[in-house]
Amino acid sequence: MAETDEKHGLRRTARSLPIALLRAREAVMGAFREMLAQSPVNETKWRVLRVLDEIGPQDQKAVAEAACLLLPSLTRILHAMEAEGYVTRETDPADRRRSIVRITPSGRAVLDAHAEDSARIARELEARMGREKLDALLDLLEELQEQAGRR
Amino acid sequence: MAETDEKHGLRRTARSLPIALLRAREAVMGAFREMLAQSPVNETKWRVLRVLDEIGPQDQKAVAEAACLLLPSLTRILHAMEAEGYVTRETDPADRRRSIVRITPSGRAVLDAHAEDSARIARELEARMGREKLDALLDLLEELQEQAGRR
DNA sequence: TATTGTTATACTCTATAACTATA
DNA sequence: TATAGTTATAGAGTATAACAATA
Repeated sequence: MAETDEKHGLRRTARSLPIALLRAREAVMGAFREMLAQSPVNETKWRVLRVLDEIGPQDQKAVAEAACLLLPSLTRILHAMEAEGYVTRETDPADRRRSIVRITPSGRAVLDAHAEDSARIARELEARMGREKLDALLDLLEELQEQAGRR
Repeated sequence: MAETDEKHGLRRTARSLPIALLRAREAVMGAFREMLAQSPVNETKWRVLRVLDEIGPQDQKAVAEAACLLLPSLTRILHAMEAEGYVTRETDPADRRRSIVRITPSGRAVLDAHAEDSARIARELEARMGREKLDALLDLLEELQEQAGRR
């Protein structure tokens, strides 16, 4: 058994997806945290801004899913981000239960302000790993998310 | 620019490593959380047990790093796990600042009790993604961790 | 002086349930 | 009845600093 040890048939932790994904993320986040320390938003708010910028105005359920957050967490965060001027919210006229969230120019400015840092971090990693491997990794992560997500 | 949009040169969120790694992990954790709900330990304690089982008795700094935890968090968790009987701690006679943590038979039993579930989850994912892709992904994650980690 | 681990503190997110408003 | 979002609450981890013991 190539991927298991003899004790219980468990994989090496480096071959355990939950642990491998966590370790990889922690390693990558080092550089990002330095960048975010220079910005007015934390990691979670950054993710919300990135998602809103990408998918456009959306109801909160969609934002929560894309940003990997629970709705109660998102509610709290959006209240803060609305007060900070980074997002607006308005009731969906077509379904008044829904609240549509939108990034503001000020929110976009936060992303803009760190676009170069962000690109530099990506370039540095590319210089170490190679573009092909990074692309392959991102492809596999997308596929994993899709395959593991629908169960 | 193939990997960037026109607004700020930021990558699509699916091509952002921090976000892609988080989404992939959340998707994978679904099945693991069901398994852990049947066990007496939470996700973090499971990780600590897995690490201790793999690397053997180690000081807390090494455990913290392998389990992606801060030392203050580990201190609290180990106190609980010691009280629950899953680990023991003893001062390192060679360097009395260090405290060596060891998994107990009872801790190993927790791992044993879910080895089959764990294997089944891995098999299901393998059936969807294919063994080769999963192996390639794990290889890339290990390399990413190494390359991004030393900066 | 530097390192290992502990304690304390403030903050943030998770997880769940109960609730409101709308469909 | 079901869904979107809010509120409340308990629990757990993050992050940092100050501290004790040991090297």
